[in-house]
Amino acid sequence: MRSPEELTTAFRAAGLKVTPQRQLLFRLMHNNSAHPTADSLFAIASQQMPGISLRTVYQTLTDLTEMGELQAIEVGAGAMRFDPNVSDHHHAVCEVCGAVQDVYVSQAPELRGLDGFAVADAHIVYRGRCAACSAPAKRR
Amino acid sequence: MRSPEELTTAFRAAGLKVTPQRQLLFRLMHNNSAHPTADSLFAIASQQMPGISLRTVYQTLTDLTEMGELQAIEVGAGAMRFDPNVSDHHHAVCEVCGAVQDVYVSQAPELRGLDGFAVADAHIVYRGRCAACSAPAKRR
DNA sequence: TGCTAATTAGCAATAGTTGCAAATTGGAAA
DNA sequence: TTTCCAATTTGCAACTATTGCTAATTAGCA
Repeated sequence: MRSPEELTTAFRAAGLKVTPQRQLLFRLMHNNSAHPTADSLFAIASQQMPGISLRTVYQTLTDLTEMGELQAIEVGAGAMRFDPNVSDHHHAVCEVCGAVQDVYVSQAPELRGLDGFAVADAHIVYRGRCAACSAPAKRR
Repeated sequence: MRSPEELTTAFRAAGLKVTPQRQLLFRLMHNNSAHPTADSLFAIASQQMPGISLRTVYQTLTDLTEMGELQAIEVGAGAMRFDPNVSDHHHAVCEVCGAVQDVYVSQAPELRGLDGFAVADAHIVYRGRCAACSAPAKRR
């Protein structure tokens, strides 16, 4: 996803308005590697802008996704996650703490059973235990 | 997933009852490669057993999944799909008609970014256009 | 045949998300 | 700088997929 400044320009150029709500969300998502859900982002946004509506958060995330600035990912654990990293990558979901991290996959594997199916996109979800949750219990 | 007969034996052995509802669902899921949702299966089951409840369909699918007889898959298109094929495979989802088909992937690719993450399971969802939907429009 | 734990059906409740309409506002044009 | 209108925000209702709860029913062992 581009910087808040670039997005401001891009939105205006597209005839879209740059509201304070959108600016806040641009900032909150920029370089955000937490893969937040709409709801968790709403919680954070609410601290900085009390009164912002969850509906607006959904709306803006959807807009950004349609513009290709965000990737919406479904990790099979409830809510949709939003990722400002739109490069070609995949995700690992910790079954203990729910954290999501980016995974880069090199060579594409060989497929059987496609049978005429034209693949446009592939997304891999790895499930397991993240480093923190695998570590021996420490001070908490 | 095992045959309806084997499941009948297995259920009784586990102290579970074999009801007409369950027998019907055993039959409907056996060798079913349509990857149905709970709801679509409910629609089919209802024709053969009017009055069967959607709740029972969910319950039985969940039970079978927990017993390892079915695989529950999330293809990011609304509802959960159920698959009696529990071998190690992946799925291709047609973005036109929504059909889901099995895909077998050979060698596991090389991963970067795992960073201590212990992978327990990987599932790939391919999106694209199935053979039927790629074909030139024919008689319909 | 009787008994009892397992199951079913039906409905309420939940989570996540979207549709809708009224009120508000960004920002181009005058 | 002011005006104006389409874009946006809010708040709430509605919706989809799924699960929780409970009374009534039933499979299947004794």
